[in-house]
Amino acid sequence: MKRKSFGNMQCPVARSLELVGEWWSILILRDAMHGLTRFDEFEKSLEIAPNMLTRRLTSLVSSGLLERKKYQDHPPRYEYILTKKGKDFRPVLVSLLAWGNQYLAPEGKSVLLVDSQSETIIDPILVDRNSKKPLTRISSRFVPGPKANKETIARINFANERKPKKIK
Amino acid sequence: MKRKSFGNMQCPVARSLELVGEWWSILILRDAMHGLTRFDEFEKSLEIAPNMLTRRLTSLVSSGLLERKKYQDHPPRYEYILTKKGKDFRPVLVSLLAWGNQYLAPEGKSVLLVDSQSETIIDPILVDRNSKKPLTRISSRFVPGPKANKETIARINFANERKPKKIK
DNA sequence: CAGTATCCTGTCCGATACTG
DNA sequence: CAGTATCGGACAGGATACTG
Repeated sequence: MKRKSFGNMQCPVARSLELVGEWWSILILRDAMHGLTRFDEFEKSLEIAPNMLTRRLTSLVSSGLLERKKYQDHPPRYEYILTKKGKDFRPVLVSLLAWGNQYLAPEGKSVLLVDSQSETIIDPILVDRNSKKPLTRISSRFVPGPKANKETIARINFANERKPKKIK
Repeated sequence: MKRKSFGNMQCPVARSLELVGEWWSILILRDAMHGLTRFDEFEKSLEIAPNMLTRRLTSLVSSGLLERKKYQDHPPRYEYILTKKGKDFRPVLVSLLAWGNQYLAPEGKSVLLVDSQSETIIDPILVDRNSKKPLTRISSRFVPGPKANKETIARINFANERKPKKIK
């Protein structure tokens, strides 16, 4: 009976977790971002049991994050390619990376991001696409969207000191 | 024997997942970002069983993402406050939110981010803090950091078409 | 209100063996 | 090489009862 609904499943965060909430899923995506495509590449990189790998790959394919493509006919061989949906998951991984580097790498960093042109280290932050203003907890806040139900509205308005506004 | 090491635990992404890899942990953090602090607030908002809530809160406290503070003496009452480490997790949630809004909300968005001053909707993207250049898969890439071990290097260099460079 | 204490179930995950 | 099949354990998560 596990994980049937998780409360208010309207929340996009909860829905995202529905697809990638398992450990291996995220790590597989990470490796896919790094360019891995084939079963044994994932298997070696992750040291994951093959049955688990099959299950996670299958679930990622059916969630539309990976695509299974035949790259050879005899014998039939498949590779797992990131879809656009999968590629667009990158900011989540980058944010997770940045956070991990900041708080969970006391001995020094093992993975970094660099700018491909200048070869300088990148320090990733979130900004608004249009205004380019950095997103902080002061400058930005969550609000109920047009399709928010009352549970969502209730939860979010807590943060905003009870200004029950919907954004159209 | 579950989840003891997960392969190469050097990876900051894997380490992050070690702390927040469970469903409820992320959703609790989401609610904490919204301003919830007390046991029953989380309980109602998430519709989570109280024992699970206790377990997840305890684990988040021991991971240093939440702090348990007494806010009343008789009877003793505690609230759960985001630490800096916890607050700094926000970009991950925002990225997850943005991705979920883009791909998992066909009927319309239920949660949005707005700029507190202009009240306009924010479209969050990742940029480099210094250059302000947006991070794409073309403009940026992962590289092994100074403390990368050989597994990490091997995995990452796959993406970079085998240019084995460490960034000092 | 803010949890703790039990008990139960599902499944994530691991280990191993096997196949075309 | 690229998986499938089978088995078992640990634990996330659920339901319910109870306490100061």
